[in-house]
Amino acid sequence: MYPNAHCELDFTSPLELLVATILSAQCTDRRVNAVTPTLFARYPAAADYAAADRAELEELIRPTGFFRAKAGNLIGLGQELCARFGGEVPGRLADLVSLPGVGRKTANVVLGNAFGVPGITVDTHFGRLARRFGWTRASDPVKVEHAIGDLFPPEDWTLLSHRMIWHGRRVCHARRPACGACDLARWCPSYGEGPTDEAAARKLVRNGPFS
DNA sequence: ATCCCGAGGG
DNA sequence: CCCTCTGGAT
Repeated sequence: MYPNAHCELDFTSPLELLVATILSAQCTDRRVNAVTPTLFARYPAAADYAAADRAELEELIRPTGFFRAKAGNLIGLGQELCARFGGEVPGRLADLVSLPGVGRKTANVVLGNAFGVPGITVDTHFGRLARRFGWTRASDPVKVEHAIGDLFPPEDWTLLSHRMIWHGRRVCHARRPACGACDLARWCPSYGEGPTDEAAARKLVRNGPFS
């Protein structure tokens, strides 16, 4: 299932992916991709964000929501990248997380999709599905990440993240999950009166299309 | 726990 | 009109 699941943000470099991912918070990828062509042309390098006019930057990213906070983060991001990393995007989790507007989820997206480092991207979708599948009961994203790390080998992490997110977006919605159209329903502990035990969760790992 | 914030769907 | 959308910082 979802053999070609991939990052749906448009980007051609680690910096572009990092910026796009920051903008994608509480916002659809479609709206991010609508503003990034102009944004990337206007600010090709980290130094360009560092020197950006605040009002102009805010106007460019306005449709993505939270535009004041995001603009401030992007300017701070450019400044930090220039001051501490020679204008380049670092490829280590601890460095990425130290940047303005970059949390663990965003850092893992960049690691997995721009640096080829296995990363489990626990966003709102991944966390919700992991709990519905019985893979964990934790709500803390870091605990979810560790639980999934024990269930799947590192080489599966990045693709698994994309598949979980695709499935969450298209079928296993937060409010009204489309269980009737879900290929995983027969294995899902949360479907109908189905089993809610741990064995059912393990079957989803072994036999489910996510394995 | 709360705020940031616009856009589209039910 | 209410809800949600690939979060992060305070």
